[in-house]
Amino acid sequence: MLPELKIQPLRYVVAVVDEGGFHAAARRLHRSQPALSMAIKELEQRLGEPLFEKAGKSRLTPFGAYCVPRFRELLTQHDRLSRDIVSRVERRAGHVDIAAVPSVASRLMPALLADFAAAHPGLHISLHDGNADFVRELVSRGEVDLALTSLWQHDERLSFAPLMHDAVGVVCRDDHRLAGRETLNWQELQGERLIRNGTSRLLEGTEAAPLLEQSAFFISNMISLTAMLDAGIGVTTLPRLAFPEEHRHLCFIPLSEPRVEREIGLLQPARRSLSPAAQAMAELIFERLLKS
Amino acid sequence: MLPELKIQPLRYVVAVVDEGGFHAAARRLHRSQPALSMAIKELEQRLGEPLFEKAGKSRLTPFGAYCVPRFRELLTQHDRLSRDIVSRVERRAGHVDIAAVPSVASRLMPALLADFAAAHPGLHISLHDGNADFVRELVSRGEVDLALTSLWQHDERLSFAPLMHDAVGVVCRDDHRLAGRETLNWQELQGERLIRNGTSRLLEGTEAAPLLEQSAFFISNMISLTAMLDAGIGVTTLPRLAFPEEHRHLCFIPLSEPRVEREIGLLQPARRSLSPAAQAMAELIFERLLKS
DNA sequence: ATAAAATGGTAAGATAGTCTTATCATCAGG
DNA sequence: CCTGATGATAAGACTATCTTACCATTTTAT
Repeated sequence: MLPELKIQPLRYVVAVVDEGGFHAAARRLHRSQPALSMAIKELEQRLGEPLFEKAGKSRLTPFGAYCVPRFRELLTQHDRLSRDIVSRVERRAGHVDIAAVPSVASRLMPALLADFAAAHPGLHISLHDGNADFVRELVSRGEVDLALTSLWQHDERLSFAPLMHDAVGVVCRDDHRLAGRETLNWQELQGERLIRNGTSRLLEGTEAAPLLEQSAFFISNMISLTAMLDAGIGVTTLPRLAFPEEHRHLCFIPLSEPRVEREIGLLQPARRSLSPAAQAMAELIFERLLKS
Repeated sequence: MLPELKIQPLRYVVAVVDEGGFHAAARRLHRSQPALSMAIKELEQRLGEPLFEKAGKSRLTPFGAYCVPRFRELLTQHDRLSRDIVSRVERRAGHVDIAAVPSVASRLMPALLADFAAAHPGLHISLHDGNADFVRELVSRGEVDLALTSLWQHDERLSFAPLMHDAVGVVCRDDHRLAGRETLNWQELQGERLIRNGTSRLLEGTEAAPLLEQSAFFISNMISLTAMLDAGIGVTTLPRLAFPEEHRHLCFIPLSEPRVEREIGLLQPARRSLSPAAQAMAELIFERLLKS
């Protein structure tokens, strides 16, 4: 029905007009002159109307004069599209949505994002944080390209690449009787007032599980939790990364018996590939965090 | 440098997305399924990034999801251009600038324009009129595609196609002594007060040239001229077409000795082709006026 | 559970498109 | 008149694109 215009012959026509001749245009396009002659002739009979006068040298017909500006327009749009796509592929443009649990978001992401921004100045990043369940939701709903989190249950539709282990320990005030200990056995905590938090379920299914029974409080908010600890109301367990190192009066003692760890890794939708920008982020994450 | 995107593979990609599969798309495009597979694979490695997930059936990658709307956009623009150009070639759009001497403009053009408008409802027409010299100028300056006029001197840069002969005759009031005569010999006009007008130079170089000597008036404006004739101030010579047939008191007597004619024809720039719309007009003009 | 049908990918060969080299006809300027 | 431009043409090499035939995998239906 309507003729299919190929990009290249349009480029030839425009080049002939700009350079003022077939020879000059051919030189600029690194083609032979007959290549242009033939391609343009083919285009002309596809359109059913000549673009150049047969007499005179490469002067446009009125019809050609009508067409050339439109050809230019289409070429411009083509080139813009081509450039846009290439810049995506080359990671000079695009954006990444990434999610992380709060501990990772505050302890690991700042350095990662700084490195990423330096390596890919054109890429935009959005960082979402929330607890592990929320993060998992973001990933499985596709609202996020990637996540740094720990995975609770295996999900066929998500793929998880472990990156590091994060040991759980006891957190207490620095004047607590246990403060200063190198390691702790879970039994030494019996009788302590344990404040549970979002990460406490890491103890489930371990020898230390009975501790959860003796706990009267559950606090999900980190600020509230540290305030409680600061006030000496009790102790809690936290993975190392989640421990607020900068807090003046709190200390962290790793649990040695049993050793409890969470596994931090990169979570992404399985059987779906990443955008080039997200791929760049994933590569950076592996490069920085997989050394352990 | 930047990759050349061919239109067709983009169309394939969009069709696969729209039809939800390679087979369905191939069916719609009247191609075999491997044709799409290969073309799209080629496009993907030209871009350096897959558009479709290799697993799963024809699901887009995030990169593909980025590209497809832009592909659609370019295809839309391509198709619009293609349609525009075809409608020009097929004379469903465009415009013609045409010039004519006043006699032609008023006597021939109305019917021509009506026929043209009926045959090509999409084409716009501008009609310019003026004396033969002005019309020639419009054509040679390219301000007009075509002209219906008579040509005084040959010009290498203009091409003139004769269409009809327009006999010169004497115009006088219907109570004039010569009124009612079938033909006239120039000598019968001796002693008459001759009013010259823009067409009087047709007599130059003919036997009747001496008449020009006995003429005291020159009037270029047709309205003024007819008013003078109407007032019985004198007689004039005019080509038949320029004679105001509708005037109640004027009559036209052809000159038979000598026969003097002007040649009306189609004037256009030589060695320049016409726009499709102008070509359509030229064709109509030949069809309607070349019968004589 | 197994057979049937549909998915897309791959290979080989035919066809069509596009390029290059070599050559030609025409025209402008010295 | 000749030289050096112009663009057009012809023949052949090369490349792109399509089709047929086939494969592996997944989905659907029995």
